[in-house]
Amino acid sequence: MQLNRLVIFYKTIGDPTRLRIIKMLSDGPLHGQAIAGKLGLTPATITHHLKKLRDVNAVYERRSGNTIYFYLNETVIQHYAKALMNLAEQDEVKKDMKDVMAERQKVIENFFTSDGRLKNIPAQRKKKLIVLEHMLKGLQKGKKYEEKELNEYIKKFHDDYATIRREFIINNYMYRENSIYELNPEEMWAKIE
Amino acid sequence: MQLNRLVIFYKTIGDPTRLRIIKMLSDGPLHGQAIAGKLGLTPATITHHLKKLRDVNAVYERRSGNTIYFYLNETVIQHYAKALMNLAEQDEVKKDMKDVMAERQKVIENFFTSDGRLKNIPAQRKKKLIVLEHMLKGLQKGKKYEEKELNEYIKKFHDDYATIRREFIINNYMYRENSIYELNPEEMWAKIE
DNA sequence: ATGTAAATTAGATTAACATCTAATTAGATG
DNA sequence: CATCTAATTAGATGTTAATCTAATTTACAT
Repeated sequence: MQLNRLVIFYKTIGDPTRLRIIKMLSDGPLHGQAIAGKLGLTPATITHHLKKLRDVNAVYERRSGNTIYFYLNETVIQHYAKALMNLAEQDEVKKDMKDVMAERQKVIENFFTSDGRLKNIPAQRKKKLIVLEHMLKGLQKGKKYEEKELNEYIKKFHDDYATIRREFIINNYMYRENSIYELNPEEMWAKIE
Repeated sequence: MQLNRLVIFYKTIGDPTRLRIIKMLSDGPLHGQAIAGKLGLTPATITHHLKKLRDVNAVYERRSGNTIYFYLNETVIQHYAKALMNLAEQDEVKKDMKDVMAERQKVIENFFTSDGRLKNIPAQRKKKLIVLEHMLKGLQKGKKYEEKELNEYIKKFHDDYATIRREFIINNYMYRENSIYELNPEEMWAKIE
């Protein structure tokens, strides 16, 4: 269901008169004059609202003698109610993702100072990888780094650049060829767990 | 839940910009500028819409550093979606009632002419009771009828007033004392099935 | 065919509201 | 305390739409 249909439906429903009509029709069909009478409005006004309700298939009509009875189309309304539920529902994958991101954030806050320096290298592998990946974010994909240049970059985070540079290689985040360093594509990285 | 809350909620939802915001937030929280950027609108406009979404509790916010992240409140939305379903749902009792009334109507159309005369007395008990009750509608509760007066009334429907008058008594719709007739209270009437 | 009761349409009025620009506030961070 | 960024408020503008009255159409009933 495209968004626009939902908008039109809920805009239609989001009106006191029309919602009252829906409620009344859920007790059984009524003809126009009866609706006008109960709501204290003109038949013309009722026609106006019924047109909108018909436009979104919320009601249908059936003639009996000289007067037209309007029926509520329950099915259609259930349908739109479900569509709204689905729209607001974030699937499980996304929920998991949110948890993961929250955990990473906490680790990063624990191991980096407020000005962005690494306090120390975590002993726990999982946390260590999070910290390493955080530092890697400042490097460009595809760019080739001289060893000296890479050291300078790492020193912004921590003095022991040698250890950290080694960790980058060990964990497959980067590869080295003739003392030239480059980021590996993400699908080659060390995975947590 | 009173109708007015529903109206306000659906009116809020029934706007293209706000529905798009909801959809975006269902992928995870965002801050105001991000929303404005993605929708190509001014931050002021986003504030306007977020205010309305907050008014109905569709979103809540959490500050992180200098920027405020807006979260979708899934629960509330599910809640209103269900309220809509309930509103449109006519309960089983009413549905049964409708069926019963439709059946009675059919019987009456079959056994009475268009000018309201009884063609003949149904043989089937169920249908006979429906027909009798239809004729009883013209009598007043609590009023005492002379036998002659009652006969005249019945003759408007059918010439064989004697049989019909007897049926009124047999089926407990009326009682007789010294040739004076009166309607019984409805809870004493013959019941179908 | 003609009349009648209900429904619809047309047009006018008024209120609500989505959006913008410009000015202001709130809060974090140095 | 000073500054910066994000969010909000204020006010203006144009559009949408809810409602009415009056005129017209529809289609059943006589």
